[in-house]
Formats: sequence, structure tokens, C-alpha cells
Amino acid sequence: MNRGVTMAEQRKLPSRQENYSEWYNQVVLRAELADYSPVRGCMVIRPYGYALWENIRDALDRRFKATGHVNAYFPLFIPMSFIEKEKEHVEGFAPELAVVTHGGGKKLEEPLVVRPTSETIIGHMYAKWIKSYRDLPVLINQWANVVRWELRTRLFLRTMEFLWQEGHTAHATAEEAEEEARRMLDVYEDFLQNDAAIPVVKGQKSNIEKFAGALRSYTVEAMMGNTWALQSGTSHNLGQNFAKAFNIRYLDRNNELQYVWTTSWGMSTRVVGAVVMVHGDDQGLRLPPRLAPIQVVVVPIWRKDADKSPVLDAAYNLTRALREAGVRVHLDDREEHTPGFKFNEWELRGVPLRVEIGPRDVENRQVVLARRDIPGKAGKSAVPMDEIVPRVQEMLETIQQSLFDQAKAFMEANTHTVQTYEEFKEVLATRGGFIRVYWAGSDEDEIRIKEETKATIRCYPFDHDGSEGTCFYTGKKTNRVAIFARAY
RNA sequence: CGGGGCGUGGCGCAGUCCGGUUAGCGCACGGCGUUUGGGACGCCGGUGUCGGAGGUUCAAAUCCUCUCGCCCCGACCA
Repeated sequence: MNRGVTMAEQRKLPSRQENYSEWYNQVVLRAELADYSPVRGCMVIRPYGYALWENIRDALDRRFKATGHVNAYFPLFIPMSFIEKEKEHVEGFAPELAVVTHGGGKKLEEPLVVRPTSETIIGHMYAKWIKSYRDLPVLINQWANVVRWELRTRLFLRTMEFLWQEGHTAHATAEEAEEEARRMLDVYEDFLQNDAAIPVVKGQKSNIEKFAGALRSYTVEAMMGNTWALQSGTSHNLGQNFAKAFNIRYLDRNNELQYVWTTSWGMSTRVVGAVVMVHGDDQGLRLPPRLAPIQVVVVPIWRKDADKSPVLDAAYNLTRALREAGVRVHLDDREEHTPGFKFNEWELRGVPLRVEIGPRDVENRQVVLARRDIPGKAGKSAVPMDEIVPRVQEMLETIQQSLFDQAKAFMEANTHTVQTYEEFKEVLATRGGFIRVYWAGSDEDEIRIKEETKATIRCYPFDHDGSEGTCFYTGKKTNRVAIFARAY
């Protein structure tokens, strides 16, 4: 079948240029981040992918704790009637609910919904717990799985079950709730930019795109390698909608009964997909050092038997020194694969830095460092053995920054401004990317644009200076700016 | 739910049109040996209810009927 095709060619990934979604699937599967499950639309997160998720989770959790939040856990099953209490919320979620109708061999009196999100059950509990202004604010987060009956699924980006965190807070005033919603959006931005090396556009969701039941939704939007947008985290100011639906009230200082103001905010395993798509190249994954399960892989090389043990000893000592310095390091001493094979494999799996050590290096008391973010010889450098720990640490920081800079440059290069709808369609069809426009259109206009071009409003960006311009679609004067893009 | 495609060892496929030996190839996997600075090689070995059910036939992966599952494209979405 494959006669005349070399081994290296057979094992190559499809290029991103050629077939972006096939590239994505192959990277996720072959890097062993995840695998398909026997149930359509679900996925298995494999140890390597889960280790990445654990690092994401820990980085976020640290930030949540630092901003005064505590973790708790609410149940998976929610009474059907709860979902129905908030009008917009039901309408938004009804089509994608998984419902349990039977238990213990009997039909249930009231069907149970498998949570698609937990506003309702948490609202119910808050109504019980909150009595006085002294009980506020309530700042709770939970790490959980949720289920949404999706029709078209993609590994990490959209699966029927996914892992996430959902923060749910209750406040005495509208101002405090707004402040909280914005603060958590900043936390997401900080995490994405500093740990995931993913630049984002921060802004508010349009009425069409906002969360079902929210007053306002905020979002951090990232640009994937094919210039599509991915909503990578959201934060909602829920106003008093859920407080009214679940009767969450407190007595204020004047002994008057008031509804609380609530927020919710979430980030999911979807960001794993974002990391893959933002940083990946035709060799595979490129993981930012702060999130990489393995930051450094050591590959020993020898030719003659006599070289084997000096090389392995040096590799072992090196590995131990790095581990003791707190570097997540792996020694690949498998004998059934050649160094070349290992180079390719660890590149596919996105390890940021590789240390090569062979007889020549042992003799010269040095090692070779190879950076994942700079392909081939250009990314290689020799480092004296006794400087290895500081040089590796420094190099990891450099790589972290370099990945961010590359992603940022890419996002900027693919962000366009247009004045007219004709121009909009033209840019979208030929170059894609984020399209920044003055916008005074209606909900109906937004839907029509989506139907005609598949582009949606990703957000009204916060970075707009407020100056006035002409809406590209309606021709009206406005000081609102919107970013449109194709999105996952 | 509408349109298109596919089910053959773990994975990717050939064989199906035109029925006929023991169903074949690559990869992966196991053993032994030689190898190892960018995807090593040799020898040996294991692996199949040909998606399922029924039918036609001396004979079915191949023909017929029914059925199940999956993938891709269109209406919803962290």
C-alpha cells in the first residue's frame, strides 16, 4: 500500500494549512491527550491530557482562592422543575438537556436533569443559606462535570460531557456583582495570557450570544491557528434574575428584605483545545512551559556499547538535578527507539525543551538544548553541564514568553478593520480572522449576518476608546465597536 | 431530521463490479539478534464470527432483502 513512502512521511501529521480540523484531531489523538469513547459525543481524557488539565485547574484554583473564593460541591442531578423556574434559562437549555426518567427500575415522580450548569440548584441552596446582609457576599466555586446534549461534537472543544469550574457568587448590591463578574474575567485573562500564553480579546457578549438568564455576559476570546475565534472563558452578571426565580433574599441594615445580586463564571476543558490550536504547529503540540506536564525531556544517545553507561549516568544525574530544582523532567531511556524517533515523538507531544546528551557531550561536559518553539538546528544550543539548572529554567521562561509573543503577533496580524458590509464579506472569505467594526445593528441584523457569512459577534471589546464611527451594516452613527469572527 | 460516504486482524486499507483454493498488504504488537547525534534493520511469530440477520447457490467478503452502527455536509452550542 504505502510502498515508496518513507517511514517519516507516513508518520507525518496532516498539515494545518491542508486540513486544519484533521490536523487537530490527529494531534489530540496521537499526543495521547484524549480518545473517543464508545458513547458518541463523549471522550476519554488520557493521562497526558489530564495532567495538562490538572495544571490548568491548579493555576485557576490558586487564583480563585487568592480572590477570596472557596470550593464546594453540588449534586449532578437537578429536579426538572428547577430548570423551569427562570424563563430565559429554560429556553436556552431545554434543547440540550439529558433527563433521567427512571431510577431503581421505576419511573420517577419528577424527572431529574443531569446538570448542564448549576445556577438553579445553587440558587436553591443560597435561598436557604442567605438570611442577612452579614451572610454576604457568598463566593463559591465548584469543580465539576456537566452534560449538554450536543449534536456536533469535537474532542475538547464540544463534547456532551465536559469538566469545568463554575463560580457562583451572591452579593448585596448590583455594583458588587458587576465588580465580581469583571474581576473574574480579569482572572481568566491573567491565567490565559500568563500561564497558557494565549492572548485574548476581553469584552461583552451581544444580546444574542449572552448566557441564558444573564443580565450581561463577558467573555475572553482567543484566536485559533486557523483564525477562528474560541470563547475561552465567560463571566456573567446575573442581576436578580435567579434571586427572583429562587427567592434568594436577605435583610439589609435597615431590616428590609432585598433580593441578592448573583454572578456565575466558568472555564472548561475546552481551553485544552485552545492550547492545542493556538500554539500547535505541523510537528504537533507546543505546550507552554507553565502548563506542560513534562517541561523537559532528556534523550540519551550512544552508538557503541562502551558509551552507554557513561551517557546514561550523565543523563540520570542531569535528570535528578533538574527534578530537585523543581523542573518537571522526564528521562526517556527506552532502548527500543532511536533518538530520532524520540525527538519526533516528544515534539508531537509538545514538550517545550529537550536535552540531548551523547558521548561527545559527556566528553565535553556539556549538553545540547533543543527548543520546541524554534524548529530544527536553529533552536539548538550547547550548554555546559554545570550550568544546566539555571540555563534550563531561564530557557523555559523564554519559551513561555516566545509562545505568547508568537500568538499575539498572529492575532494582531489577523485582526482587520472594515467600513462596509461588502468589505466585511470580502475579508471574511479571503483572509478570515477577527473583524473589528462599528456596530449599531439589531438582534435581527446580527442573525442575518450570521446566516449570510457564518460570522458572529464575539464581543464588544473593552479596549475601544469610545470614539464614534459609522456602523458598517446600518450606516448609523455609533460609538460601539464589535468584533466579528467565525467561531468554534 | 434532509443530502453524501463507509463498515474486512488493534489501526489504515486491498479484495466486492464479474461468486470459486488456505481472505491479503502496510503499520502496530510479541521473541531473538544487529542497531541508536532527526521517525533503524533482519529473521521468526500471534491476531479475523469480512457490522448483524435472513435469503439465492454445489459454493457468498463478493449477489438479493432487511437491519444496526459510524463519519462528513446543512438547523442549536462552554
